[in-house]
Amino acid sequence: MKNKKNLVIIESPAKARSLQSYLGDRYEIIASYGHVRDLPRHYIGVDEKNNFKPTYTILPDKRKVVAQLKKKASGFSRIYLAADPDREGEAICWHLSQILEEDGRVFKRLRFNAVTKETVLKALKNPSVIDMQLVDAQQARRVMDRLVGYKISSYLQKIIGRGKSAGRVQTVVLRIIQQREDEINIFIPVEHWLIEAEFHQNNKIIKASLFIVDGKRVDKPGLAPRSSEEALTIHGRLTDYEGEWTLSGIKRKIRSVKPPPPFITSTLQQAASTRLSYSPSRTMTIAQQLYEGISLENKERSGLITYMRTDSVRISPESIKECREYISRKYGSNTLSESPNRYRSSKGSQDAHEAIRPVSTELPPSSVSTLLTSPQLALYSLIWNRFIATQMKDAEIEKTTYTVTGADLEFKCTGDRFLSRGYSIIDPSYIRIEKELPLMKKGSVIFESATREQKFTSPPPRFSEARLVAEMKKQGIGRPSTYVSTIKTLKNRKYVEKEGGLLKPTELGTTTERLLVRMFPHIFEIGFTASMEDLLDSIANGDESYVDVLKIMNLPLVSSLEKAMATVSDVRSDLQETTEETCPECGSPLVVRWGRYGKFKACTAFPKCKFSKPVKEHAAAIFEGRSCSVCGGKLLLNAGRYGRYLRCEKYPDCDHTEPVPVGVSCPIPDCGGELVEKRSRTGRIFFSCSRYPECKYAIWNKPLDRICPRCGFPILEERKKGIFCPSCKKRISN
DNA sequence: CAGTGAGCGAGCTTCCGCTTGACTT
Repeated sequence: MKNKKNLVIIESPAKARSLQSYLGDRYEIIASYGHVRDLPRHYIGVDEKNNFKPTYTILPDKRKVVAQLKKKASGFSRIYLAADPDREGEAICWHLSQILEEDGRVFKRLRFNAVTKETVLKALKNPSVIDMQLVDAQQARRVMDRLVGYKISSYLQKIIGRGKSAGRVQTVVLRIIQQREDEINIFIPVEHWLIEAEFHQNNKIIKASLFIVDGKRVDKPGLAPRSSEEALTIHGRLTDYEGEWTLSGIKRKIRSVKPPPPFITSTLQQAASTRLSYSPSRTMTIAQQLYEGISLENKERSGLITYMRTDSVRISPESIKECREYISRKYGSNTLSESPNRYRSSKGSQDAHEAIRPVSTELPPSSVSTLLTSPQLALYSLIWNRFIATQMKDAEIEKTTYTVTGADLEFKCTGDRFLSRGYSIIDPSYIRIEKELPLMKKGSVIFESATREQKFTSPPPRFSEARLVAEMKKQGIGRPSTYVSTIKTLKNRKYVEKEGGLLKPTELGTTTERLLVRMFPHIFEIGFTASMEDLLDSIANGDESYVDVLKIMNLPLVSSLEKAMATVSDVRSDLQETTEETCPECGSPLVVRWGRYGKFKACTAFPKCKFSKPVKEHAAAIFEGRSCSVCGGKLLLNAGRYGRYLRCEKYPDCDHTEPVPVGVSCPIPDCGGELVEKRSRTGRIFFSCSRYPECKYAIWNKPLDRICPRCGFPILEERKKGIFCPSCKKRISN
């Protein structure tokens, strides 16, 4: 048994399964589940005075894995390390070799950036060694993140409070969100007027928009008429015009549209967000399930997609070939792109994995539809279509522009027409085109009517989570495996919150961002990561050493930290919000402090005096026409976590609460209950009987205080249906 | 479609990047 087999260690258990199927019984494959060793959590673990020597400990939740690795490794004098072929993967291999080091044992490095039988066997034929330069680049990255993260976080905690954090990635992302918020706040809407006119020729009508007035272009907000008067003048000019209108120009232009590249983590998250309304986090969970695979009818387990945390658009040559064969079979070879479309990864991509694509064209979505949940199927179809489209022909679109002139004005209208649908036959929503124009000839046209419409320019929108991830990718900040967790951290720290599905900074977030950018301008520059990456590359290619690079990068940190620490008490008092109030218990002044749940007022004599109270008084309104059923006191309307509710004014002496009544009795005959306001788990308000659970009557729409003339049911108002009766479905005219 | 909720809080935790399950924020 011993030494007969070869031992291979790989990061992911799903990849371990694939490898096992390629390599057979002679190989034992075991997964490390990512990193197994890291800097200690409770202290900084870097000796700055001793060449930035790091201290490593086994990650607490990997103790079991490590114990298992050690057990499995015993008896093997040669171990293959097959973590991902990138910086982090190299470091994982090195850490593994450190943990498993033994007399006479050798470690061989396997590198393959697509898990196919061919690539794996090829890697096994040419085993390599651990690249210590690459490992050092990773260590420098890790150590710098630790120094920045822990030192600046503890500075921040001296000023803002417990648990707050800063870091190379999270703070820059916070900054991006804040910058957008600043743009929105300083935005001044510009009024402009859109003037459109309809013209016809031989019963064909076009709607054209004003383009040139007296030789000047007016087709942009900054150039268009700015006031109602101005618009009215022009409008009058064209309605009063009695001369000839001419279709003076017809321009046709053909453009071809290439299929988009296959998905990477950020683009998948974005597409799933816009097309399926999935959050990036949900997308990743579902993608993980597709990656781990499903059991097919023949009981074989098969992964459906390649690895979902990737920043590379590369597709393996075999897969391109398979895809093209599939397209020829299914859609005909005339739909194939002339030559195979190969995609190259953007700069800064680690390229350890391929793009996100279906593992095999043998498993189209239709063939697995019964084995997948509907979100799984939806996401798989999205990935499938995008991949198939990459090897199809470009779409060809002809854009037509008509120019209509008269009264020293020029109007233009445009329309599109598909010459060839190309890859968009896979999914028509890939390309949105303008409506096709009716066929017209140069020459006279007849003015029909004109409209003028007031418009305002709008500020750029806040970021959705998926849009923010796209921005992080664009700026090279964060990695595919951390996009989701970075945003989660910002939410956990209460730096940002969601409003209508979009991210906005909280007051605390704004304060923190301003402070950090002021005190650590170089570290939290958007380009800091990019220059760090350059330095890390120079370690990887041997031009620089680990120590020298850390010395360079540590310099701005040390100097700004020194300045920051010297001003802690000043900054604290600057940021300290004072109040006019004094403590009712000891007479000391009260100040505003930040706590776990936001602001509160606290006594300055803390910790001697522990008095505190909320910033906002509970200025609840009295709910008229009803009193507490327990003590007879008045009822106050409150906003709680689960929506509005009523609470007795005598709280805390009387702790009676009840839901808010609508003022309509329950329509169920002889029930005797009344309808009250409730809120579902998803936060949506609905209305149900107060006698729940005995009476289960519930409706989504607010009942009106009116009864159906036909059946006596309370009637509802719905946005689309108008006023109607839910019982007999009778529509009631106002 | 759902039976709850004002209560606390501040001076030792925090970073980024790899991986999946174990969990009751």
